[in-house]
Amino acid sequence: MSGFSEDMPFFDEPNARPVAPSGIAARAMAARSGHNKAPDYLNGLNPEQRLAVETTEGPVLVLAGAGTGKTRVLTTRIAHILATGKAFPSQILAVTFTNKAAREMKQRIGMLIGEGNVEGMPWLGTFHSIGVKLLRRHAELAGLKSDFTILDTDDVVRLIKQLIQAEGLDDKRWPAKQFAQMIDGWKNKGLGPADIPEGDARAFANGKGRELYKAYQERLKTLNACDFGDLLCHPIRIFRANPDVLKEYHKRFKYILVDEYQDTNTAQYMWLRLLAQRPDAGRASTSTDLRSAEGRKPDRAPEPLRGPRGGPAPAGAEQPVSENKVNICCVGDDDQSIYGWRGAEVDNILRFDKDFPGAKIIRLERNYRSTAHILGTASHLIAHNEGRFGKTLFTEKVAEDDEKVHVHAAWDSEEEARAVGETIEAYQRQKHNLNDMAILVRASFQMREFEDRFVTLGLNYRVIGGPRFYERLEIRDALAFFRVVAQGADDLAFERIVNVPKRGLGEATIRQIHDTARALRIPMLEAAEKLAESDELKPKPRAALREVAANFERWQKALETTPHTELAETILEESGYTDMWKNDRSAEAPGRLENLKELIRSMEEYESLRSFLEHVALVMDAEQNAELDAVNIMTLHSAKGLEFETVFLPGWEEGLFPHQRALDEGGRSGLEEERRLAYVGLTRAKKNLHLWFVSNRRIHGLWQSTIPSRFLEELPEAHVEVAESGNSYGGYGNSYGGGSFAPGRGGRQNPYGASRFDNVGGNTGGTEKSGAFSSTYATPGWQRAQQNRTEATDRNWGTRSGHQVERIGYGETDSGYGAGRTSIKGRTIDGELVAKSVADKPSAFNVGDRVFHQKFGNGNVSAIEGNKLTIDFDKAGQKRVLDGFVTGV
DNA sequence: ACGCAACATGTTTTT
DNA sequence: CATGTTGCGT
Repeated sequence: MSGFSEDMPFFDEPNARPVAPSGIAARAMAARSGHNKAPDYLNGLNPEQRLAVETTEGPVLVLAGAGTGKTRVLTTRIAHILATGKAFPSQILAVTFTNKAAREMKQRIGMLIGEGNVEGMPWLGTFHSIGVKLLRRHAELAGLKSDFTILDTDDVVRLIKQLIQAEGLDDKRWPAKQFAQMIDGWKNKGLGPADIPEGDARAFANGKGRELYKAYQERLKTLNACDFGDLLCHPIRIFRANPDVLKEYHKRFKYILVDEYQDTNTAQYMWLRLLAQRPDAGRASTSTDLRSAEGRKPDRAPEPLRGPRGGPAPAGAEQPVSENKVNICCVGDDDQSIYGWRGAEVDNILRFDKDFPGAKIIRLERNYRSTAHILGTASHLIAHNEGRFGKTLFTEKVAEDDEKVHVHAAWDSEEEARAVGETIEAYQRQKHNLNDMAILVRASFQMREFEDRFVTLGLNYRVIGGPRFYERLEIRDALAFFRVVAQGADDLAFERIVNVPKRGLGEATIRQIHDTARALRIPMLEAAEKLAESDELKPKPRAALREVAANFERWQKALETTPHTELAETILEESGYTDMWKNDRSAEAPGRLENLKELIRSMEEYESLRSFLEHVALVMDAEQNAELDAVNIMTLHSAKGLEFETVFLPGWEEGLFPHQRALDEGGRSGLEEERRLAYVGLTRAKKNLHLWFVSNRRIHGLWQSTIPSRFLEELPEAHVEVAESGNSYGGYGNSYGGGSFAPGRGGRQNPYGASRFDNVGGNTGGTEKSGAFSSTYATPGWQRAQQNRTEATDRNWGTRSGHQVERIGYGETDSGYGAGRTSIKGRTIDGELVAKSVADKPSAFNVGDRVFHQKFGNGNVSAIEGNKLTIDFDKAGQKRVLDGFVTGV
């Protein structure tokens, strides 16, 4: 294939002097000549890290526990390979899962070897972005053109829905969404329509599952489109069917590095195996079944390889690169595998040494992040899992005044939020930054209560991982316009916006376009043009279609002459799309317009419409605003890889965490994954860690009494302190009248007290001594704490009026969003809350002022207390709102 | 073609 | 409970 010429090196001998950029060359020489002096970048690595960096040849698995410098090893290793002239940047394949990780790696390598040289690493990226690159080069081998479109889940679902209907099936009985997930699951396993198990095929659409899958793939081909799964599966198929192509990549990639290996799914595994395989290295299996049927888990962890104490471990560092050796280095942590539910196979990492015979396994166990109490707690918990390599994290910094891990109890989730809020404020008074604190929840519905609470407190917060910018309605609409302009054959995009804004083109007309397109085997846009010229349509739709067709023709022409940002603006203007929102009187319309502007602005960073669209398809993450000091709220899943000084982990109750569904569907392995998730949560904390459980939680609108998570019992007594939480509740008791639990719903009273204890202590029946709980529960202090709480909370109940707070930021899908939208680098961030802490400052508004609120629209201020305004909204009625959320009109 | 009311449906998320 | 989706009525 000719695709290589531009960045293929001119030599293949590994020991030839690289004609690399001067910076690297200079370092390379230094690294070579000065055997006694280690190059700068190796300084500061501990022996294990250094071993992981310098063991460049052969297969290596780096088991990097939480906070042990995983990214540092990965980046330094790349720098080392480059600096010692073992490979050119273009000969290193480095894969990550997320764009964020890829970006971070690029940046950190840049810091090591100089910014300019990272540009030369074309094969550092996510599995998917590298997949796209491969596929664009060899598209024809997959029956595509190299300008194929990448469909997102929304497009996929709409397409499948059409297919289901075309099959004459009831699309309610067989939801497209579900089938999309099934296809995704198959593709995660690398299964094509022919490979799926009979049972799976029968399970959907009256046994038509396989046909439907096949029809879907064919439809993609005719659309010249790909879904996310194809970005992995097509390259796999291409490699298998074209050994010559694969061989070229074998020659090219001298070093392969994989981040977060524990998260790889089967398809990614197969992809890696194909690229890592060398004709006579290991077994040369090319069959579909690269893996043994049922993963044999290593029941005993292989002996750790420890580098010589203190000294450098130049294992193989100066050995010549062997053509047949697989220089693959996978970095991961089996204990942090939390994506099994979306197809990740922990077995991939557990089986590494069998897949790559002679693999070296290097453990990083020296933790630089957390206190000994936190590490001790996390390690003790995760030790309850079977089927793991087994690592023991340790730290050298042990300070006397380190606090133990705190466990708190609360009556219900509202009290939990209140107590967490108070603790945060207490930390704040001790001059802790809000940015250094995080609340990590199991499920996103838990966020709401915290947000509510923080809004009333005037505490800044930011929600990480809310609805994404590119998933918003208006953004997707705009992108659909651009897609059709860039690629007239993008039928899905075309269908999305033919009738946007409303042009009187109903279902019937669209169907007709569709049929014509299929009959003539032409894109819908062309079909629309043809129909507009014929007289098969009634005058009204005909005129509308003619206009649409003329518009696109004009825009497509302008594509060559007009700068893309300008063109984008023109498109949105001329199509009437911006006007549509300008005329929309709803509260969220202004925000949508603002987002559209944001979109145009963000396009400036790309050189063409085409390249912009490609990035949009793959790079769906938004950067957060670090400027604002705010508490971070996110799910445990999205916290992986992050760290915070202070971490709050609410909701440690059976059914929520571990989640009931994980238990029901995943059984024992489901429980273990939940436990790993708990482990991830615990290990995010550097200094302070607070766990919470409540005894009553509202689930699906019903109050349920809950019991503490079994994970709490798995914590080591020595490192955990059950809070005597009197202080958390002080000051509340008086403001609430008496009342009974669960207003309006009698019965379920479960006064927090003896029964609760029995439940917790009794389960493990006193025989079990390992848990912090079984014994701590019996302490007088705990009993007293319970007593206090019961009284306080019993009084709390019933009169929970008072706060009438709105919720802003998260969870509004693509309708409105909060006033707090801020943006950086052309990205919009949601949940970037701007409830300013102006607690005691008088409001800038006066009674009677006309104000605007992003969510509630316009209204008049009717009362002011401090920074809290009571506003009579024209539409939404009377609400109490913090003044930071409204603007004067 | 649009708007409202009844209905279902409630983990975790990337690309 | 609360939200998103669908279905029916106009």
